[in-house]
Amino acid sequence: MSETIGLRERKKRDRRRRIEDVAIELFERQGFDATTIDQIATGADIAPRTFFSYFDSKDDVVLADYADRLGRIIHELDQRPTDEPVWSALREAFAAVAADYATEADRIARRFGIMAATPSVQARSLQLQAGWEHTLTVHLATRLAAPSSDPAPRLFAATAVAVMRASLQHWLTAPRAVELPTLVQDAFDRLGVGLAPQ
Amino acid sequence: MSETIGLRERKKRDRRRRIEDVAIELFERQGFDATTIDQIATGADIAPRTFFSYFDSKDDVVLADYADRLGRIIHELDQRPTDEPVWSALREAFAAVAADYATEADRIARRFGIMAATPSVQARSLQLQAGWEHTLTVHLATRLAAPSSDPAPRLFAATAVAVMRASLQHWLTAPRAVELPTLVQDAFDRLGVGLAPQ
DNA sequence: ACCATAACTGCAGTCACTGCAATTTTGCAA
DNA sequence: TTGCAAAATTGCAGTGACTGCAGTTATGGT
Repeated sequence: MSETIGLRERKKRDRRRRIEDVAIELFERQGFDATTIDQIATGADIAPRTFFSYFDSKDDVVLADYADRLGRIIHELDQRPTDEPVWSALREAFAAVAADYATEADRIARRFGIMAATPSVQARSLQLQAGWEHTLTVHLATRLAAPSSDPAPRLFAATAVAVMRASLQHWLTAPRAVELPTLVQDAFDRLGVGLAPQ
Repeated sequence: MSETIGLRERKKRDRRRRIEDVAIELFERQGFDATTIDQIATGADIAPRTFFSYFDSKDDVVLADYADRLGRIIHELDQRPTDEPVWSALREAFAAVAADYATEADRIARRFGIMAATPSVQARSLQLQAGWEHTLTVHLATRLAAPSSDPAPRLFAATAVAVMRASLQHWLTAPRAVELPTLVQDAFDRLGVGLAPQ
């Protein structure tokens, strides 16, 4: 009973993954723009129309897990004691996500490669990160009990996301000598040294 | 001779502005998505096909001046003495741009309103800012004489752009009691206090 | 007035994405 | 097993951004 996820659920999830795999494969082989929805549909053995009941857009296939990442950040943030300085809490929350990334380095690298080569996907990625930023801002405003006139929550949220993105980029681009979580933590330290406790 | 800009040039510039004005007007009145290229073309008295020789996309009409902004940032940065700490130089460069924004508050606010209401424009905006970030990164790497293994240039560039964006957003959203340049400078100070001189 | 060049335009085509209505599949209950 | 309501899949017709190309028009210096 309780362990039965439901056939429907499972089938849908499998199909989603199938579409994703086929699409990523095609994107890498022939380029994102040169790949049509029809091709993906054919490869995944579905009708073209059905594609859009699994993904909102072609872009979103590449960025399928962004929502989960945000969930993880918020979750990690909630784990941190409320009397911990914000910057420190953010540092650890993002370090945790960085650790996630590190375990799926290959998967990440493939998506990143497509993203780097495709302006529209890059744009969509940044937009989703802006979504993170907004959610984070609201979350921090509550945590800091800050009035809406206080720019601090927005500033911390924007900076944290930027630090994460820059670190990830560096990690994927440069010969990666340092571990990603370390890179992220160092970056947070470098910017946050002088910050007031709250 | 030297003062003659050329009729061709002037005419092209006027027309560009005309298209821009018509488009923004329509976007505000009926929404971005509900406005078609045909409508803009009709309003600006050009053929629909011609629109695309002035702007690469519908999105770009709203963000027409992003290239200039970047130019300004780089220019201001070059003005700063080379022995000035990077963070301080960035602070002043972005404060200068902030001052520009402040003098065109109305124009900025209109574009921002359209952007906030239109995901695709927001995405494009972020993408252009990522372009700033990249140019800035290269610039800072030179200035700091940093090896490509050093994450610092990327980190500073990403953070600076994020700070600017967060400040602008705050300024436009909250009842603006504080001047934008001040807001920007304070934000830079808040993050940079502990940074090493170079 | 002439001409090389740049700008404009029309046309046909591609493709992502959408709403709608019909059809099929699924899981549960009788 | 069978029936049925809900959910998923599909086909179809349409919209609209954007592109390449080829023909036409306007421009500015000679």
